[in-house]
Amino acid sequence: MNGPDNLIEEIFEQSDELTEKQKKIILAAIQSFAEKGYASTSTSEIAKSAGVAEGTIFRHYKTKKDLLYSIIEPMLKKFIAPFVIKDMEKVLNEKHASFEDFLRAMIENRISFLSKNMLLFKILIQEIPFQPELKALFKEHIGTKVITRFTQVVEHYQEKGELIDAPPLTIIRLTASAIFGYLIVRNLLLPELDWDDQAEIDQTVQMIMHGIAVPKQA
Amino acid sequence: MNGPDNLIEEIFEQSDELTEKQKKIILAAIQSFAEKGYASTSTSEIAKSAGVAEGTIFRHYKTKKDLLYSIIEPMLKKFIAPFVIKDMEKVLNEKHASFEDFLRAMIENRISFLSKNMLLFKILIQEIPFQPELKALFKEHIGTKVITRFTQVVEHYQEKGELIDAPPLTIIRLTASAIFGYLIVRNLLLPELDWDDQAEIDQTVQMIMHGIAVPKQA
Amino acid sequence: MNGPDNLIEEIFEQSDELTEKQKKIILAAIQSFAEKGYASTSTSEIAKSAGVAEGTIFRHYKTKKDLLYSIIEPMLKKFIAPFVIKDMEKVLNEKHASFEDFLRAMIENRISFLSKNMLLFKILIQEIPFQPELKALFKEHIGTKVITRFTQVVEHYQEKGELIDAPPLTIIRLTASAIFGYLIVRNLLLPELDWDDQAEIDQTVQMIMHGIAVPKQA
Amino acid sequence: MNGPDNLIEEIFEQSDELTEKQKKIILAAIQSFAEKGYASTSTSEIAKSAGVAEGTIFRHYKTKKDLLYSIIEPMLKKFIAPFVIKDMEKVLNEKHASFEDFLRAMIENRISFLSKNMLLFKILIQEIPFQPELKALFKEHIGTKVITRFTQVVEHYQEKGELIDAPPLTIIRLTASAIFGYLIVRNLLLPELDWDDQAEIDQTVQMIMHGIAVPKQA
DNA sequence: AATGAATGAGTCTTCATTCAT
DNA sequence: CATGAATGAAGACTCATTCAT
Repeated sequence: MNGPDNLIEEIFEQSDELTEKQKKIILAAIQSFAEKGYASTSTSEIAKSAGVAEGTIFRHYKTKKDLLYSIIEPMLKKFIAPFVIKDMEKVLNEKHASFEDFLRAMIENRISFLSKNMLLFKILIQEIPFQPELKALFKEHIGTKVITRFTQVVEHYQEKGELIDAPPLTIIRLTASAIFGYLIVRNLLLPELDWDDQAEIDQTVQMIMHGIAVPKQA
Repeated sequence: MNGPDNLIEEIFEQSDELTEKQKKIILAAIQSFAEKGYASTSTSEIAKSAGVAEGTIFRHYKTKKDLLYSIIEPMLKKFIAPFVIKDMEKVLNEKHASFEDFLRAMIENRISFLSKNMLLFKILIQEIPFQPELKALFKEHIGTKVITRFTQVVEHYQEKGELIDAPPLTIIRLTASAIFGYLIVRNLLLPELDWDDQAEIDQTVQMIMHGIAVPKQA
Repeated sequence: MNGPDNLIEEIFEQSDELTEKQKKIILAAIQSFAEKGYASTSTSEIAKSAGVAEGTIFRHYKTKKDLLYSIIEPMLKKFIAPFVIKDMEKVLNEKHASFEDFLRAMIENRISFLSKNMLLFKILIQEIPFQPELKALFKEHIGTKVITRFTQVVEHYQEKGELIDAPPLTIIRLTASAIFGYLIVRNLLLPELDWDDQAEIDQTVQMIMHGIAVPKQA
Repeated sequence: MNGPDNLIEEIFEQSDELTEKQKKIILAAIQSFAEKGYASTSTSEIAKSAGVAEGTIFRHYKTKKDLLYSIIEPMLKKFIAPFVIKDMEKVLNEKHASFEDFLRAMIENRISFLSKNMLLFKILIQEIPFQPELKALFKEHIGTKVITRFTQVVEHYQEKGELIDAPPLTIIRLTASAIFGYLIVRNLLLPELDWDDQAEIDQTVQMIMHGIAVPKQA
């Protein structure tokens, strides 16, 4: 849960073979895909704003879709990476005394990650519904790996008596909704507002844990 | 909060002037837009699956975008209608003894509405990011009217001591996230699962109100 | 073995549904394909010389290859039609006293046909080696139907003692070579020479029958 | 009428300056041109199947067409070489007692040559109609030199009373048709059949000389 | 109102060719 | 000599839109 969180830079560093032009293409593609959507972005437009010839794009990516995937796949994989750590369970016991600690760590980590890669995140959620291959990839990774792992965590804290006895999937859903809801509102719907991120995260964790109702006095 | 919840039918009934062909066009467009996205759907495809000539579409809608808007605008307006009732406040006092009652009523009503109009909902959330006019419409209606109204409601129950003292917008965000999160997971991400809707809604309301943590013993 | 020998006209008459533009497209395509070859002819070029928009071509023919086939298939079918007459054998007995009569009739008929459709014939023989579907069509029609029928004819005259006792396929090959050789030299290789067609055909028949050697004196 | 009949090898031996890569390029080009046609073969494809970089092709051949010509020209020249021997006439007198002897020698020699260079032959006959320069080259060599020479030969044997009194060009046409017809049927149209080449050649010579009709009894 | 042929700008992609390394 | 990234013109094909019928 560390390292250079900025995915684009990371992709660039990882692949040393990337031409300067290739980097420009990727940057331009990310910008345009996020702004107007994959289908409404033309390759000629990408080429122009990347400052390369249109043919250059197709030298590096066989098809326009290949270009999209080369952008989204690392995003997807990197996003779920932390959840796939083999011994997540143990890590939990040692590191996080309570579910709340775990939740807070998780949220801060993933929110930081997504905030730094908002354009990629936007492309990802916009295109998943329309790209069967992406959908499959998403389902496989999120559906099997992440949810399985998370279910274990939830059950672990349920056994410890910290969490209510609701179906884990429902708990996960609410938690995830709160997180993604925050990200989407904060970055995509109302980015122009002044946000006190730390306060919002605190509030969000607080509400996930204890709801919005004033607790009944004993 | 009543009437024929199915928007498409309603649109058809409302506008008596709609030709039989026009209805077919709308149905075909909704189907295709939801399935492949607005940008990836061609008018010729819509015409074919509607069983009309290409020209017929443009007789009724000046442009392809007009067709999209003619579908989405009623959706958007209908969705927010309940929130804009002038005397919502009074209605509240009389009808809903507690915020939880209000919340449950609201959720059931809107979930029922969206579930019955899932295709339209999907088109709406997919296209809003890319259609500036839609975005403006959305911000104006949701941003000003709905949030304003909802803020009043939240403040009302905060004054009654039922809700915690967090910023209303944050409370609204969490509540909305939980609802939309449920809808999206249930209808778009994992529609193939067996869902006990009533149980899920109960759980969701319960968690919004009291969180997922086991309450501390007094 | 009669009727309007000009295939293009016939195609036009047969298909009453052909638009005026569609006819222009076909004529332009034939011209260009024959002149520069299928692969070296661009659709934009066809469009231009047909005086239509490029899109118009694709309204009528899904692909460029479809356009090619729509031109070549009738040609191929029409060319072999006379050989597939069911009762060719009977026809022979009645009409043609000798193989030489038959041969002369056949040659004059087919040479007349091909001469009138030289462009189509040129396209046909140029494209067959490169279009697997055409090759298959050709092999099926020529290979099975025409050769089978012709073999019967040859054997018939061999039994009558008119033809030498060589393998029918070899006899057919020499005969066909002489005919196509004449056509190709006369129309494609040396069209600028002055040709006395009737004399050439007479000579050709004469040589097919008796060779080029001076017969040995008895 | 001697030497290593395989043209490709000969080209390689003759030009000692040919790089190993260059040889691979030529071989790959021949293969692809014969298979899919010149216009439908891309230089990148040739480069790939030759195992060289695209640039390498253009280091040796200024243009794609240059590559084609570098392949076809030797073919054309080599093919007609035997006919251009200055004192062909004398050679004839001495070597060939009869036209039939001459014909048989000629056929066996040229058939052997073309069979060994079938791919080149195929490229030659496919491209001649579309490459004006080739066409000119062909006409000049075949049209003037070969036909002129051959006409002399035919007239020589006509004077000796061995050949009928038809126009030499017609006799040449029939003879050439029979030869090329055999080559095309045997190698390009029906290569999958079992061919007894010697028998076929014998038959062909026989038919050229005496036709297919049973000679009338004296 | 409905049609569908026609359009031509625009799409993704391929290609022959160049040139710095 | 050889490479392969880069080019941009051209290719086949699609599309939203128009208009005469």
